[in-house]
Amino acid sequence: MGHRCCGKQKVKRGLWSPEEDEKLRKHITTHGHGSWSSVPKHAGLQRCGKSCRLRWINYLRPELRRGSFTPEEEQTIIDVHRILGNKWAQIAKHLPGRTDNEVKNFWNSCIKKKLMSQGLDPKTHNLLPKSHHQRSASNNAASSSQSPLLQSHNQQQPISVHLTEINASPINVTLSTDQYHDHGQNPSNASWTRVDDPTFNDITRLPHQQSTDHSTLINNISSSSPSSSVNLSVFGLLENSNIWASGTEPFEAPRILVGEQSKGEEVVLQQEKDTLLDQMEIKGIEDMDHASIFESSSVDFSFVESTLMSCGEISQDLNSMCNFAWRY
DNA sequence: AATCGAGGCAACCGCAAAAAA
DNA sequence: CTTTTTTGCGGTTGCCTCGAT
Repeated sequence: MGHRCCGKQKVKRGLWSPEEDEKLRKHITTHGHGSWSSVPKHAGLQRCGKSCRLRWINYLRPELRRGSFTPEEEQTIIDVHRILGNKWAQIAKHLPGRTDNEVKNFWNSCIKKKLMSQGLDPKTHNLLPKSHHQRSASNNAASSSQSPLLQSHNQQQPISVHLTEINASPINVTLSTDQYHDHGQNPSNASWTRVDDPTFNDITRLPHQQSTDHSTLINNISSSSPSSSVNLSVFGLLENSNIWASGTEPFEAPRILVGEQSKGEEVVLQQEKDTLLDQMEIKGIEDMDHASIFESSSVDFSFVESTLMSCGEISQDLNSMCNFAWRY
């Protein structure tokens, strides 16, 4: 039977034998892989090129680190996943010697369950609806090992966090959540902005500065044409999160870009910005009293909060995260 | 000792992006 | 510029192991 990916007859499938491993290892260490599609022929393997590539990347590469994940690695995965979502390859780049497949498997078999048992949605890292986490909280009543995220939610501690993206143009996001008015719900006085970015024009004030004017912030975002230079990538922190104002449906925020951006990513980012702007228009946000949106606490910033929770942990544990530096 | 089910992990599949022709 | 090929990724599947019954 032919193989779907390469159409070749008589390719072997399933687990690799030690002999096959040895052939592949020998071939690649002496000749390199070149074009993967030609590797099986040159290495004398009855496998498809794709299978060879996968075997090399996930198992034979000499720099691979085997064995179970350390608590530090686990924390790194959780923290980066909170920002990037299911970008396993990106996450794996922060864990030297680990593969995307390994990270994905570890997430699906272990971390996911752990988060859920702590009342957290593994997709968004937000608290699950009360019915969920009350149930799981009672399940864990005897457990003292609450996640930093859940602890932060429960303790309602004020947060002030800076995030700097090093490789790309510097970003400095400041969050200040001075008051919480609703347990586990919305921080009522959350505000944010982006600094150190010349394209950010009028909204580069730090939120805790006296002159901060939320209406200026929202006004700049909503009134900018898609082609303007206002940089909305700060919203990228909120991947897979939803933003909503009272009376409106949630809409999806665009993604953060980590490290160097390719042109393709820039296009995607621009599209996401456009979409965001469109959605704000569709929902009539530009016609609302922008200041009142913020002052009435009707904007849910819990997504920001959850995204950047437990940054104390991050600053300790993300030594391998070359793209980020976290600080208080 | 045999069976069953859950969990972990390696490998496969399909798709999309990137590169080459 | 278009088409084809290659590469890379994320989701999913299926096999193997191990513990419980």
